[in-house]
Amino acid sequence: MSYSIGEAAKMVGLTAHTLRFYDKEGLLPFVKKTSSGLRAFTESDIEWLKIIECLKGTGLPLKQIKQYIDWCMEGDATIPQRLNMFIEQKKRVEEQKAKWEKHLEKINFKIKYYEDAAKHGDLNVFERNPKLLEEKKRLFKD
Amino acid sequence: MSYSIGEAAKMVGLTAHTLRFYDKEGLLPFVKKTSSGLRAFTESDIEWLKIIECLKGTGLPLKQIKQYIDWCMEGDATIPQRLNMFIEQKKRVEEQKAKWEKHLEKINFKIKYYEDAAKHGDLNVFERNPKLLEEKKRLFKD
DNA sequence: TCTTGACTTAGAGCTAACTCTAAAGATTAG
DNA sequence: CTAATCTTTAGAGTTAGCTCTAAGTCAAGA
Repeated sequence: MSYSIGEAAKMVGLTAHTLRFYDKEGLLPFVKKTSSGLRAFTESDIEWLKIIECLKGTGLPLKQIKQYIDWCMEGDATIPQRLNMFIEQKKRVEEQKAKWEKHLEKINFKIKYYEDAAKHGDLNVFERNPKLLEEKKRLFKD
Repeated sequence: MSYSIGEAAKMVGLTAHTLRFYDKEGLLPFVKKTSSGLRAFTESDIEWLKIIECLKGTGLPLKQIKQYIDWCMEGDATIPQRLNMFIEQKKRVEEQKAKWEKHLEKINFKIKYYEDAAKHGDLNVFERNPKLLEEKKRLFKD
């Protein structure tokens, strides 16, 4: 059993346009075509799409995703490169998560700030709540 | 005391080009100029840049960052909008974090997979370790 | 004063990742 | 068999966010 490009697109939350674009960019060398030229996505292809989505969703550029796919097509000799790639990606994701943690603190501060401002209808927040000023200094000092 | 565009850029990890681009896009209406036309960034301006970085770094498009800056310039009447904006952004960051968590599980799976493959020099991982196949099914089922 | 380097503007160019169009061929429901 | 709805290709267009250039102005050290 296989899926048309439209069905495959729906399954992974992309458009058929995007899948064709990925194919053109060389990201889908594994997708075969029917005798009449239509792309036929197998279950295994859908899994490929999911791992592509995983890498793209964690910020890896399409070019590097293509590099990974190319390695996969080359065979067992590239196993170390592929392993290394996922280790690097894990590192990047964890760094990014740490960054977001810091950003989130600033956002939480702003929420507290504007909640007080909204309650009183003005921005004299630090006069009412000097501790918040301390928090601001701590968060924005760098 | 104030900073030139180059100094300000260095302080927030951007280039002077980028700061000029932001200014052109209306993100820095608060930055004043000297009598001879040079931008002079104050400590407070640097803080603005940091909050812009925070919003950009959590994926808010420049257009919406500009919207926020515009609200700030309009005065106290827009406090509710600004509060709401940060609440929404917090929500987005937390959703994104959850997504990354899921992606990270897949990446960790791939690391385990390729570690075994690298150790044995081939991809017969699931024959050696059927439990990993179960994990794969769980992670990629959707 | 001269030189060096940073700054100014307007505007062109670039990259990533789509997004869409047109014209033609394939598939499917009735 | 036909009409509607896919799918195909090549290629143009779009958007966000820079990134760079040119030609000129300004500032600071020897």
